[in-house]
Amino acid sequence: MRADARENRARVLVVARELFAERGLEVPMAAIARRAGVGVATLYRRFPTKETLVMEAFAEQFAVCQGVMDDALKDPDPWRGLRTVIEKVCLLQACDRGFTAAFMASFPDLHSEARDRTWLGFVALVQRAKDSGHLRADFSPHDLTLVLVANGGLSSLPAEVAVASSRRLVAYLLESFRTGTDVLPPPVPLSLDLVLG
Amino acid sequence: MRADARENRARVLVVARELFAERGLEVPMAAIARRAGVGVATLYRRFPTKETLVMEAFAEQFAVCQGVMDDALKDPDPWRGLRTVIEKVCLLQACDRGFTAAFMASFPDLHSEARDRTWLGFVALVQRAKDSGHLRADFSPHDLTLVLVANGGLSSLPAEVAVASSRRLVAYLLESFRTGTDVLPPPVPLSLDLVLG
DNA sequence: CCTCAAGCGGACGGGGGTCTCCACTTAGCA
DNA sequence: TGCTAAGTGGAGACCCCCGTCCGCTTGAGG
Repeated sequence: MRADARENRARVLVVARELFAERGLEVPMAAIARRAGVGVATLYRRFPTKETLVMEAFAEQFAVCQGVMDDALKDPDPWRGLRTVIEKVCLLQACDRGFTAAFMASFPDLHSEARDRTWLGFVALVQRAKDSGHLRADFSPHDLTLVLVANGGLSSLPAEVAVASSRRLVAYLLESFRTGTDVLPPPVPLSLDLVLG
Repeated sequence: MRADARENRARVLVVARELFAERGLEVPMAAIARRAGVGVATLYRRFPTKETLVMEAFAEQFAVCQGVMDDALKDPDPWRGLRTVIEKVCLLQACDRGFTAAFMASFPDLHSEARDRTWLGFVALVQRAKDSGHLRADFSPHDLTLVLVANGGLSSLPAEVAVASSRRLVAYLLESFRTGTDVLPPPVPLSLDLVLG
């Protein structure tokens, strides 16, 4: 690949990340091209479809996500691990308007084996947190999805407000997860696949 | 107005409510017209813009909303009033995919005097609930908006799942509102106007 | 039954989105 | 420096949306 082409490709990715974070995935390809100082054709030569660009742009954050989960699984204090997963992923969602949408969209594509492994890990983490006595007994692993979808709703807010709101929402929820004593409505087997209809 | 015209108008409204509830406001006008068995022109003659149709279709639910708030303000038990407001409005949101969007969109248009009066009433309700000892002291009236926006995120789910999820989310949150003892991140002055940018 | 205004629906204009085609430019090597 | 393949950008094909125009249809009063 020629040097100028490589440079253009990199600039497109940077700009795409910026715009997706600011305005969400519905930002037009033409806007990305313009801000990157290239033509649309250049953009489409490097990324055959918009979806390709989105996935490439968010690959890094998906990896961060995976890392957060892995760290949590290794944490000797399962409650702290659980708390941290929720806090960090929700913060990612709140900071980046496109992240939630990209995450949902990519979900069916993610290699299902890795997905299942992560999920089973999380289920185990939940069980350990319950055994440790810090997590309410009627917490369901599906509540993670519930939190993610609800927190995703905040991404329609302006960035700073979204972050502050998310922090407060998560704090409320974690407190409920920890100290719960009342009877809750039953958990919902809430897979992210459902979001797509 | 001729009899057939009146009938068509009514059928359009019914169909519009159905489709908005199922698929959200982004359902095309042509789809509504088709399902109502009329042409687009007919639809536009009765409702000059899509926004008009949306407002007309949701007018009833807005009235319900206002009624819920009024009832809550009259409830002698302020904590029950507060709980009920949150539960009922969140249920409305979860049942109807278009409701949240219509509510947000209509917000700037609603006669601001009525809006402010309702808001001040809610602030008073919050204070009374705190005084009664059932609501945590650091609850902010802005947290109502936080709950609405977060719960609105669930409307991307299929209807039945959304309702069950919303119920559980609200239960978690209400429990936190009631029994709170920990220090929360500061409340965010979160007006619905912010959603629009 | 006849009339005609009210009502109707499909074709169309305008705008904005994704993605393609093609004539021109330029990096990089001999 | 000259050649060439890789790279480029803008015009435009195609699609979907909102909203309008206009010739045809029909309800309902005399």
